[in-house]
Amino acid sequence: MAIAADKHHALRSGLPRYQQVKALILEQIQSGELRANDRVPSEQELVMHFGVSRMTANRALRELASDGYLVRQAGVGTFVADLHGRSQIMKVQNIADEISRRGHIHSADVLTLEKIVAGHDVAERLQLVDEAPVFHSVIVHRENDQPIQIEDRFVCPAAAPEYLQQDFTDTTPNQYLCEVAPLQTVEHTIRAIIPDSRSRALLNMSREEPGLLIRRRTWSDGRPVSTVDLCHPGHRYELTANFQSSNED
Amino acid sequence: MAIAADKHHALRSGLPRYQQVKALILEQIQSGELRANDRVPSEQELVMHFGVSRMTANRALRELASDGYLVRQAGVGTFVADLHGRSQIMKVQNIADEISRRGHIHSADVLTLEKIVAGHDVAERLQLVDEAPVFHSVIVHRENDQPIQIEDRFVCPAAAPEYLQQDFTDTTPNQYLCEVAPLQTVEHTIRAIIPDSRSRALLNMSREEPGLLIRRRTWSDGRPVSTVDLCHPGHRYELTANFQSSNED
DNA sequence: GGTTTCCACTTGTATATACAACCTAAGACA
DNA sequence: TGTCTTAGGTTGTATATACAAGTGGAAACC
Repeated sequence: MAIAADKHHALRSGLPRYQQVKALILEQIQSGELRANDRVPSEQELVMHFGVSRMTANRALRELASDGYLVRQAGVGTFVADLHGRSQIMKVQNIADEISRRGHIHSADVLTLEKIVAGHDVAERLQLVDEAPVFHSVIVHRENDQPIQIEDRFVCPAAAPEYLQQDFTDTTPNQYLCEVAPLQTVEHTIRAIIPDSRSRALLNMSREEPGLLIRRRTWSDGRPVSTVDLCHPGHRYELTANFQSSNED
Repeated sequence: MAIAADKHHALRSGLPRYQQVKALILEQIQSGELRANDRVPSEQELVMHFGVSRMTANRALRELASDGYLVRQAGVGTFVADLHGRSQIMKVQNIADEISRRGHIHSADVLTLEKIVAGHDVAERLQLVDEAPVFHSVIVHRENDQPIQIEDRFVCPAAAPEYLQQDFTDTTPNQYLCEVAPLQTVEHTIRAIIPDSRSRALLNMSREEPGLLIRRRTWSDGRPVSTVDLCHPGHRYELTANFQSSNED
């Protein structure tokens, strides 16, 4: 084997190497070091730089392109994609911001803040093994003293070790998690449900009123950080999502 | 090279082989030959069957999994993902496409197709004057003969003059409108509701089941084209939205 | 100068090989 | 019977290698 020319950034973590390469490039994009239409190192350069094989470098770049971060052109090179006009579906992720944007007053009660072992369902959502320890919080958010959301959240301890020490009447878990684990990917699932009696009581809902449940999962560095069920009274809450159509399809 | 044991499905087209393998598997899913949770041939079996290398088979399966069609588990195998009742709000806007992508059969009944005068509410949503003429259609969409959506739509006549002459059991209004008025902007509003008794009957819903209502407005050339209420049974339908956060905000 | 040819670099694909990690089931053993 | 070990199949990753195809510029040629 030839002696590697340049291994300043030798890869060490336990993660697969192609993922480490992906993460490093993504970091440069998200930090602004690499900007739209900038050229990204070629596969061969990554081979030299990180001491990986070309196939590994190829996989990293190919997947980043498939995720929409990069644009590749045979014979030319790889470039940072211009994410201009990317659909900002559900831009609002912080209930406190949303409420204050409407000129109302946000308040919150922390009902639960604990460490528990993950059940099968939660473990799967966070890609942990069954019965792994997770942090769990239940918070009721109010808008002008009227309850508007129950936030039932599970957090992967590795991503936010200090989670249990926070005061969530002051900053929301969302705010805190965004600080400690810059989020990369968000998945939303929206359902209409019949709330159980406890939720109904907490939200001051009548027996007939349906609930709008948003289940959100967030990732950072390719690892799940948190999964949360946001339960809203159907009559007092709605979701809007605007976006421009790009050229797909 | 060893003689291939079984090349009945030898790959011939000019497309890359991994894409041909992907296409063949996808076809089996969408035709219903492979159903949710069915086992998909292992990489080794694909190697035998198609005479490709394991890396090529791996790439085909890996990409299909990354697209959400398959679920893979090390040590166990590869299985068809259960996409039942899932909608990807950003990409898919056509219920017929969405259903066929799940390998199911779409059918539709046109309950109403008429010209009426716009009430105040509809006129406002389409930015027309009160009592302006508008086209109105009500269509029930079914997935494998089970009703899954009531589409209650109002169309601005200027944008689609031939709307009333279309056969919407064949092509959906969405398809037709996309052809005649390339859409620029889409706005979604999502609510949980209690369906009225007619909707409940049409969707085969029980008295307790909530409904998920998506109200969509589309614009073309800066003018509203259409507004539609899509009503779904809460127990059989959910919405998912995935996106990457870029570096804004 | 203008044209063509050719070379270097890039991405895209395909293969053979190797090892690790994971899961299941059959068999060995107590 | 119950528990442990083992073997075989599965996916996940990593590498070295090879060739094809696209691009752009440099060099050769007219």
